[in-house]
Amino acid sequence: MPSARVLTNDDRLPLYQRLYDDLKARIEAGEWKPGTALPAESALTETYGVALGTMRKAIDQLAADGLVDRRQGRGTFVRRPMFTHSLFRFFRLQDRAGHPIAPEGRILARELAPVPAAAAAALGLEEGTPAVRMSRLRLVDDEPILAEEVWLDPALFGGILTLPSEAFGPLLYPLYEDRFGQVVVAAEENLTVETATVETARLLGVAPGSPVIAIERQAFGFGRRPLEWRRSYGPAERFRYRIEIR
Amino acid sequence: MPSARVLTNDDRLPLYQRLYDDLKARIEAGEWKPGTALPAESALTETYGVALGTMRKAIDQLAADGLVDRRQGRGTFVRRPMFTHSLFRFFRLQDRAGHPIAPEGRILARELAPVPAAAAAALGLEEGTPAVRMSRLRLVDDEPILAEEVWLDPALFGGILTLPSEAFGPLLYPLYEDRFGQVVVAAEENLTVETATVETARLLGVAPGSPVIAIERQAFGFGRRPLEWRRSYGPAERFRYRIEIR
DNA sequence: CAGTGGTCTAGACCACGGT
DNA sequence: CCGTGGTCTAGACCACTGA
Repeated sequence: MPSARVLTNDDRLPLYQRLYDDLKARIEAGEWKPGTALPAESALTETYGVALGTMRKAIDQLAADGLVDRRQGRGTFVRRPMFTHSLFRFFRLQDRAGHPIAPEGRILARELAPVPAAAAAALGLEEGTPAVRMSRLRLVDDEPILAEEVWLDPALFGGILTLPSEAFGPLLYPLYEDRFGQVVVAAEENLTVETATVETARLLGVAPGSPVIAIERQAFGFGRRPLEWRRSYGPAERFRYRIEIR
Repeated sequence: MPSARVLTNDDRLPLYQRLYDDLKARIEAGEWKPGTALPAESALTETYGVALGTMRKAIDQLAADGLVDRRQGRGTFVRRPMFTHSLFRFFRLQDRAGHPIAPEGRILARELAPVPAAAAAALGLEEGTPAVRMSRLRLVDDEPILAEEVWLDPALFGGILTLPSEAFGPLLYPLYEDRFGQVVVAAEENLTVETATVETARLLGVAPGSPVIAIERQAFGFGRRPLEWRRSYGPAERFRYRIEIR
C-alpha cells in the first residue's frame, strides 16, 4: 500500500490547484531531482486519493509551466532548465544551416572583491562585503558575444577561487553542481539597453558608446535560495526578438 | 435539433485537436466576430457529437492560445487582440501608482509615396508602387514614446488620405474596421536595437546616434490577409524586458 | 509483454452572472 | 431562477517505450 499524502494547503482552492502546488513544492524542495522521473500518474492518484483526470490536470499545468516534461510510454521527468535561454532566444546565434551554435566560455578573472549593491541585494549579502567575483567572456568562432560579471556568495562558492582553470568547462552551472552541490533550478532575467563603457567595448570588440544589451540574471537553487547574480553585456546589433500577437 | 458539423480534417489526429483546428478556422474566417460569444459548450458538443470533456480540452487550447476568453457564468468570447502589446510589454509605461498609461496618437503626415522593399514584401505589393504612408507619433504626457511609419495597400485604404483629421482617434485599428471594414486579427513583431537617425532623434527628442528600439509589425486580417506594415522607434532607455526561466 | 502517458466518454455537482 | 463555464469522478481503450 502506498503511503498516503495529505494536502495541507487552502481547501477553498480547486483540488487540481492544490495538487499542483504540492507537487511543485516537492520538486523545488529537491524530492525528485532534475532529470529523474516522477512516480507514475496511477501511483500518484493512489497516494493522493484523487481521480486520474484531476491528477492529469495538475501535471498538465506543471508541464505547461516548464517544470516537467511528459514522455509517452516513459514517464514524467523533472526538467533540467535551459539556461542558454536568453542567449538563443535573443541573439542571432546560428550557423549558415540555421543550427544553434554553442558558445565557448573563457574565465578572465577570479577574485574576492567588495560586492556591489545590486549583487548584494540579490544574494542576501551586505553591500561591500567581500564576495566571489568572476569575469567571463562567451565566444562563438573566437568572436565575443557576451561579457559577463558573475557574483557568488563566498560561504557557498569560496572554493571556486582555488580551482585549477582546467576545471572550468563551457558552462558554470554543472560546475556549481559537481563541485559545490548547488543545483540551479530557476532564474529571473532583466533585459535593458545601454551604451558600452570603454571596458565593455574593449571586451566585446565594439566602439565605446555603441548600444549593448544588458542582461541581469538572478539564479536560484532549491527552495528559491539565491545562488548567483550576474550581469552580461552583448552587442545590440546581434539582438533580435520576435513575437506573435494573438 | 442543432445542425451537425462534420470534421473533414485528418482523422489520425486526436479528436480534440481536430475540434480545435475547426473552431480556430471558423473564428479566423469571421464566423464569430471578436467580442461575441461562441455557442455554449453544451451546444457545441451536440453539433459536433463529442463528449463535454473533449470539447473542453479543445476550447482550453483556444483560450491558452489567446483566441478566446472564458468567463464563468457568461460564456466563451472571441478575443479582441491587445495590440498595445509591445508598448506595455517592453516599455515602462506606468504612472506612479503602477497603472498602465494609454498613449495618445498624433498623425504627422498622410500621403501616397513609393513603397519601400520591406513594406512591399509584407503587403504583397511591387516595390516602388505608390502606397499609403502615414507618419505618426505616440505620446504620453506630451512626451514622445514611439515614432511610427505606417504603410497600407492603397486598394484597401486609399480613402484614408481624404478623411478629416478629426476621424483619427488614439488607435488606428478601430478606424480600419469602422471605415474600411478590415479587422486586424493577428500580427507579428520583430524587435531590434538601432541608433537614432537625425530624423528619428528629432521626433523622439533624444540625441542622434543614441540607442533606439525598432519594432517592425506586420498586421493580418481574416484569412491572414496582410493589411498593414509599420516600423516604430522608441527610446531604448525606456525599454525593459523581464523573463522567468523554468 | 508490462508499464507509461494520451485520448475519450458519461455523468454529477459547484460557482458565477444576469434576469 | 436558469444558463453558463468550472471542477471532479470512474472507467475504457489506445499508442508508445523498453526489456
